[in-house]
Amino acid sequence: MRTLNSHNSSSEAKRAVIIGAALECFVEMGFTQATMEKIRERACVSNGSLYHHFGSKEELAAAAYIEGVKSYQKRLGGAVSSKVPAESGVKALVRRHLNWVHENKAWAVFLFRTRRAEFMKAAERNLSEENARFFKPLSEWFVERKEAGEIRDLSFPLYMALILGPCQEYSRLWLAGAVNGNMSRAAAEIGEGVWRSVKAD
Amino acid sequence: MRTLNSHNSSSEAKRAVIIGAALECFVEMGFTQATMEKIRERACVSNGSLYHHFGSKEELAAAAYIEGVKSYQKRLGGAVSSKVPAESGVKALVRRHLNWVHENKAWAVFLFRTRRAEFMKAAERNLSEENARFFKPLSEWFVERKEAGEIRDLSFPLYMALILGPCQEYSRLWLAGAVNGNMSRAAAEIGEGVWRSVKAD
Amino acid sequence: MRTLNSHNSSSEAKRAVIIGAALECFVEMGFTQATMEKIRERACVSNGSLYHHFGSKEELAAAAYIEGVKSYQKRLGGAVSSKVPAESGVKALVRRHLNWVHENKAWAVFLFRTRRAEFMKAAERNLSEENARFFKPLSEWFVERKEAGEIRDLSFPLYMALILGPCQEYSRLWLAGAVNGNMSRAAAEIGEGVWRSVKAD
Amino acid sequence: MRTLNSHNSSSEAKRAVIIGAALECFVEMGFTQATMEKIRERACVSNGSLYHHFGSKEELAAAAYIEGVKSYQKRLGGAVSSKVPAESGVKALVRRHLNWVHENKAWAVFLFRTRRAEFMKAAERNLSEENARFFKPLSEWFVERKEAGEIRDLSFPLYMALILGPCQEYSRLWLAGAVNGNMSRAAAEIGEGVWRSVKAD
DNA sequence: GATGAATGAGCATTCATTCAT
DNA sequence: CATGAATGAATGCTCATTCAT
Repeated sequence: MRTLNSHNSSSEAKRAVIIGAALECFVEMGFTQATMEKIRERACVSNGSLYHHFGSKEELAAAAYIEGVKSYQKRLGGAVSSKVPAESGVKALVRRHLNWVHENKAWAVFLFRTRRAEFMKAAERNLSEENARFFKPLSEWFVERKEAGEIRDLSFPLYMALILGPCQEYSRLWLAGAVNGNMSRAAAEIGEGVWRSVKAD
Repeated sequence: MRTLNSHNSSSEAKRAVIIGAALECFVEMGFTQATMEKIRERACVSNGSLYHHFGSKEELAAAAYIEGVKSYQKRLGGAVSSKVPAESGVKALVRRHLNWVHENKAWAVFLFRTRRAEFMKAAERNLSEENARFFKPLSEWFVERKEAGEIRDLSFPLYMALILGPCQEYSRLWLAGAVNGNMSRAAAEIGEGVWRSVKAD
Repeated sequence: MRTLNSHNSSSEAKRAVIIGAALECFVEMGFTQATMEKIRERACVSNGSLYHHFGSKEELAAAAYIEGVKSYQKRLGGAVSSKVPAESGVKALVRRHLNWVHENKAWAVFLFRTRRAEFMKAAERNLSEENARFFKPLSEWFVERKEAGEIRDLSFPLYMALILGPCQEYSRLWLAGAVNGNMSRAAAEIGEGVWRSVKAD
Repeated sequence: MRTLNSHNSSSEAKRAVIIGAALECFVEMGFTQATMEKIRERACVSNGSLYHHFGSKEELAAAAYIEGVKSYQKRLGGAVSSKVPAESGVKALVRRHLNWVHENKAWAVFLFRTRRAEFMKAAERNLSEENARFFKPLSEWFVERKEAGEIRDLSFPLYMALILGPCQEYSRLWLAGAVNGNMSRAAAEIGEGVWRSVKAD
């Protein structure tokens, strides 16, 4: 099987290398400053090869973005499932968000800095699917917890704002180098605060 | 008097027109997509005149950014002062943040999307001053409230994350057109949640 | 007046220089082989200036084409007018066509080689107007001569084919260096032949 | 036999398919706009296979061109031979030219639009031979008819211009969609006109 | 013979900025 | 202060062609 796929694997591998180089460039200098030439050089591929794999700079950025989103959503998605009680679920969301940011600094910078960027058109369809896959169970879980009387009765965007908002803001400050404290400690504090903000009276 | 000022006024007016045009362009297409030509055209000034008022694109963006930051910080700064008790202060911060976003959609999009952007070097000095003027009293107020036993004992970044994080996230969703609900209602809900997350046990 | 226009004149002059350089390049190496760089160099203008005057390569080619068409049609248009009898008119058309080709070798090569080329979209509107201005009186003159019983009763395209076809074909051979004879001699022979082919029995 | 030839046949067939695809592309978008990729796609062959059969784009274009020229010249060549009297010969040339164009629209567009194009170097040798084979008997036939006193005493290029010029021009107009009339009717009119233009007094 | 990834030179075009008038 | 022509470096992208499998 490995042999059968060897052709694809090498192609996939190259794609991965290119996406990695692109991510680095995007993070270091932003989408527009990151030229295809710089990416090409860092990925150690020829110009033609680069364009053979990704038809345009936008397509490349979109591919990178989607990979990042998948990784993030996979991590967070694991936090909630039917049987998880509200408090553990909410705190897990916070912990997982901050852990993921901690372990994927580059992706985090790229994703949070570039929400809805120019190149998004190229990702649109794939992204919508990913988002649907992510938000649906999350939204359902909130409904369940609310009906179980564990959390206040709020709209979905408000849950998102109250729970992920603090994570986002803290991550932003941490990524900007504006906070020193250790992150799991912060995760605990934020988790506690967030839980208080949404738990039922 | 009119005669004496006429020169300056017209110059100031032109600067304002240009900044307005620039803001529109930055919001509509982002910093790099917004070319000096497009800004020039929308502002109805000649190329030479544009460069007479703002030496570079970065300088122009920085001027726009700083104006926005001043407006935002002025609004929020008004929420806290020595004598304001924690609950009213925290809820005021939330209310004022959301109100400001509601009333300054374009500025909000520009500021939140472009934190620490390429052109920031050009704003650095002015921005630091503004930030200092904003964060110092805010930080001191938190210390006071903490010492008064009204709020939990947390670091400044955590207060920011827990209080402004939800505002940011909700604003982001609202600006992206992802929420429908009316904003003062949301302000109340978020204010309540945020207050629960930071108030002392 | 000269002083008032001086600004425009210099701009017009530069446009003319660029069009001249472009024409040379297009003739020497064809539309696609002729790079903007080569044109730029031959015209002794900077890249930016070139694009300041002509927004694209197509636009430049279209401008050149239209100038050529105008010149050609102006020459031929002078051959016919209400009072001109058929024989002189037809022979004048032939003579003028061949003379124009003789005197405007480069334009001729460019025009005849590039009928309906890629860049024509950029010229479309202007060209249609020019053509209308040219063909209408010509067509009317044929009708008159036919009604005067001087020429055979044929459709307009057939007049064009029988009269200008031989001119075109001879010009093509001459421009390709495939004929040696002197041109006014050929004009006489072709004029005579063409006249016989359309005159009334 | 089938087995023995199968290899060659399939190879020949593939060449033909490729030439067909190339012709379509050249006609639709011109030589330079037609990329090997587009041709490859339309011919449903792989890139490597395409280059296996035709070493370069020029070679491919030349092959297509020559095939077209052969077809055209074969048709016209049949019109004249020693014993054919002038009038029938001349009218046959006209008729055959227009019929061929009518039946080979794509080839006609390609051939007439691309006379002496960039890629011709690649065809040079073959083309010269073809041309010689075509023009020699034609030229000799004109000499014969002239000596028989049937046609005016003109140089070969003038015969070509007077006889084929109108055909070319009419074809050009027809291919451009600028004439509606039916073609065999036009052939008769043009044949008659052309005959009058060259027949002896 | 077939396949498709790889190559890299080349090109049109953009755009911030300068400068003469 | 205003104007708009001039500048030229920089960039994304194309495409004919090669080559390993």
